Amino acid sequence: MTTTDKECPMHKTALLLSDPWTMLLMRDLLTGPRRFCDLERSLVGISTRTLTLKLKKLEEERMLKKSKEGTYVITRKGKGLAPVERAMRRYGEKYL
Amino acid sequence: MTTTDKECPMHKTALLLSDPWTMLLMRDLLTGPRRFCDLERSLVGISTRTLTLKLKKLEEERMLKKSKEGTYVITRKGKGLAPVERAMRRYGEKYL
DNA sequence: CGGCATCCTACGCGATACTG
DNA sequence: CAGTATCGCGTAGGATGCCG
Repeated sequence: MTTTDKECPMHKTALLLSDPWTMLLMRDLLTGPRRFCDLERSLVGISTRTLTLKLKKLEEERMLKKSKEGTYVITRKGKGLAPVERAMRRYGEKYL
Repeated sequence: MTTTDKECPMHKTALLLSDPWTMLLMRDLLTGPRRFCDLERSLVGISTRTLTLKLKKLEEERMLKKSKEGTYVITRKGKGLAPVERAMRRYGEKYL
């Protein structure tokens, strides 16, 4: 029997990634630090408002942090998403 | 340089999973066929409306199909999500 | 049981304009 | 460059009621 309550690890991860931008943003940061304008350019179509909000939320969740130089850097917790990123990319390549 | 256009596999997968319910629903079906009311019970909090819409959308995308007996069965394309499901679950267990 | 139809609200997000 | 502020809209999704 599966669970969907808030304690379920799948549920929590699903909530974390339940918007189109978060994973795309984290994917970018997995390749290295980025400035605001870098992200704005690679995340084609995102508004400054949304980018600001996502960065703030992910910073609060300690998935990333802002460096002294003003770039956004992924944390250990954020790096943990690498296997998810890989699995999603492979799925897309194979089935979509 | 990363891409965010519609041809990017990551982008397509991210869009597919960009709501809280889809992955939870697919996770359930990965363990076996389910009836409407089974899903309704395990996906705590989902409305019949949303469940109906998600099922319809995922059926159109051929992630699942409805069997003669009325149960929902995952397709090969849907089964391909298993590695993503595993990665997400492990991430939740480890970091969330 | 397995839905479909309606209604209504919340909010995610883009567009735009402005500031340090 | 790196945001913040405001507005306005589309739509995802819950609540409810009805039906074969």
